[in-house]
Amino acid sequence: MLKIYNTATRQLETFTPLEDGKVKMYVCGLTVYNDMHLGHARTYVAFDAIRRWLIHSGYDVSFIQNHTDVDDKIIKKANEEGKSTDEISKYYIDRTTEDMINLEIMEPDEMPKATEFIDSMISLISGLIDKKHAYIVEPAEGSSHSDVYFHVPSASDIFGTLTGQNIEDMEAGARVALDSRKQHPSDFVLWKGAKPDEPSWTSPWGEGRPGWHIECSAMSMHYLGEQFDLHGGGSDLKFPHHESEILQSESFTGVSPTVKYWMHTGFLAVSKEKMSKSLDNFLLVRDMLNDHSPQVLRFFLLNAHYRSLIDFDFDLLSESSSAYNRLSTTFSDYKNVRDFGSSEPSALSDSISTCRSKFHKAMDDDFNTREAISALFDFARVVNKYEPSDLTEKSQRAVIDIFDDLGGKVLGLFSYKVQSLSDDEIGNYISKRNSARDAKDWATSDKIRDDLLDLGIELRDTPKGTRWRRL
RNA sequence: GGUGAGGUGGCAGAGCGGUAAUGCGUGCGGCUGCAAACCGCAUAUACGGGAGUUCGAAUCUCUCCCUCACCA
Repeated sequence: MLKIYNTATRQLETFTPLEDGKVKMYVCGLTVYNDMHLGHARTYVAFDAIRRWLIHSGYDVSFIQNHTDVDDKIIKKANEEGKSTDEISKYYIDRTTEDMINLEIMEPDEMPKATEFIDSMISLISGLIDKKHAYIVEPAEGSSHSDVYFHVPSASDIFGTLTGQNIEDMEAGARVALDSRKQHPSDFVLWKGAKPDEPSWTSPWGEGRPGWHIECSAMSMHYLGEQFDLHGGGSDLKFPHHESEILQSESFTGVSPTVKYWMHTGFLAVSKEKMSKSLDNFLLVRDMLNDHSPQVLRFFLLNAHYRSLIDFDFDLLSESSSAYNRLSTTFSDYKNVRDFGSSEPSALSDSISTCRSKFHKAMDDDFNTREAISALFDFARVVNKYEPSDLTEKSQRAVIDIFDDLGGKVLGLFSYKVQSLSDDEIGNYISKRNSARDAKDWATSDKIRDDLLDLGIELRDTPKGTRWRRL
C-alpha cells in the first residue's frame, strides 16, 4: 500500500487516486531564463523516480510539466541581451529539455508553455473578478494599464492550506512597504498591466501579462481537470506559489481540494546554503555531465529521501560514484555472461524475493529511494558470492531482471541508450586482447584495454576470464 | 517575529517504542603480466544536552542548545 507525505496535511497518507488505476500528476516546471542547475535536477529526478514507481505499480500516469516562458526575469534577461523574450525562452527550453533527456528523465506527457494559455488565464481572472475574489486597480507607476489582484481575505478559509499560517500572523509580521493599491497586504497579482517594451496580451483590463501563479491553475485545470491527484515542486514553491494556486483554483471552481496530495522536494544545498541562481552558488547540470555520468548523478540524487536536504559536495559525489560502481559492476557481470551452469542456489532465490519486497516496501513508504537502493546493495552482496556462469539460465535471468526492473526501469540507474560499441564488438576486442595476452604481448593487450576505456568500456581480468562494464 | 524541516558511527544516511540498515572510508585477505578496478571478511564506546512517560526510547512528552528553509 503506497503512502505519500502530503504537505497539505503534514502527514503520511495512504494513496488512493481519484480515479481507479489512474494518476493525474502535475509538476511545476522551469522558468526558462537560464540553464538547469543541480538543484532543479534534484527535483526533477525525484519526481521522475516517483512517476516511474507509480507506473511500475500499475497506474496509468498522466504527467504534466509546464514551462514558465513569461516572467520578470525572462524580460530582464531579454533586455540585457537585446533579444525578445520568445527568443530567450525558446533557447532555454531547448537547452533544459536536452539536460532533462541527458539525465534520463522521462519526457512529460504534456509540456505546455504559459504563453499558450493566456486566454484560459484571462477567463479564470474574469471569473474570479465576477465572484468578488479579485479586483482591478489603477495602473502601476510607469504603466498605463490596470493590474488585477486576488483578494486573499475573500478566501480566508482556504488560506494556509500548505503553510499553516493565517492571515493575521502574516499581517502582524508585515514590515515591508505596502502597495497602497492593494486592499490587503497578502493580496497578490493576477494580471500585470504592461509597461512600455514589455511583452503583452490584450485583456478586458487592458494590455498586460499574467502573474506567475495563475498559469499553473490554468494549465493543470486544462489537462487534468478541476481536481487531480498529485502536485509537486520544490519546497520553495510552497509559498507563495502553491498557496496562491490553491486560492485561485478553488475560489474559481468551488471544488476542494483541487489537489489531493501535495508533494515538495527538499533543497539541494552547497555548504548548507540553498543552491540558487540568486545566490550564485549553482552548478549547471550540463557542466556536471561533462565529468560525471547521468547514472552517477541520479544515484547521488536518489541516495537521499526526496524530502530531505542534500548538502552537495564533490567528495560526496565521488563517494556516490564508488558506491554506484559496485551495483553497476555486479549487473554487468551477470548481463555479459555467455555460459550457463546447473546451479540454482536457494539462497539466491531467497535474496531475490527479499530484495523485491524490501525495495517495494521502501518505495511504497513515501518513495524512500535511499532505502530501496540499500535493498539492491544487500542483493549485490549475495549475488557476488556466486560465479555467474555456474548458474542456470533461469537464475541468471532472475538476477538480471532485478537490476533491470528496480535499478533500471524504476530508478533509472542504468543506461539503455544505444551504445557506440555492440556487445559482440566488445567481445571481439576482448578475444583479440586475450590472444595478445597469451602471447605475452603486453603492449597490444594494454592498448586494447586503454582504447576500450576511452570508449567507455572498462575491462577487468578475473580468474574466470575478462569481464567488462560500460561506464 | 511567524511557520516548517532537521540534529544518528570518521563521512553520508535509513530506522521512528523492544537495544541500531546500507554505502563510502579504514584494516586484512583474494584475484592479477602490470595497473586499475573488482571480490570476500572485518571494523566502529554513533542516536545534540537535560528531565520525564514506559517493563523497555534513537523512536513518545517537556525543556534547552544548534542548523537550514519559507514568509514577514
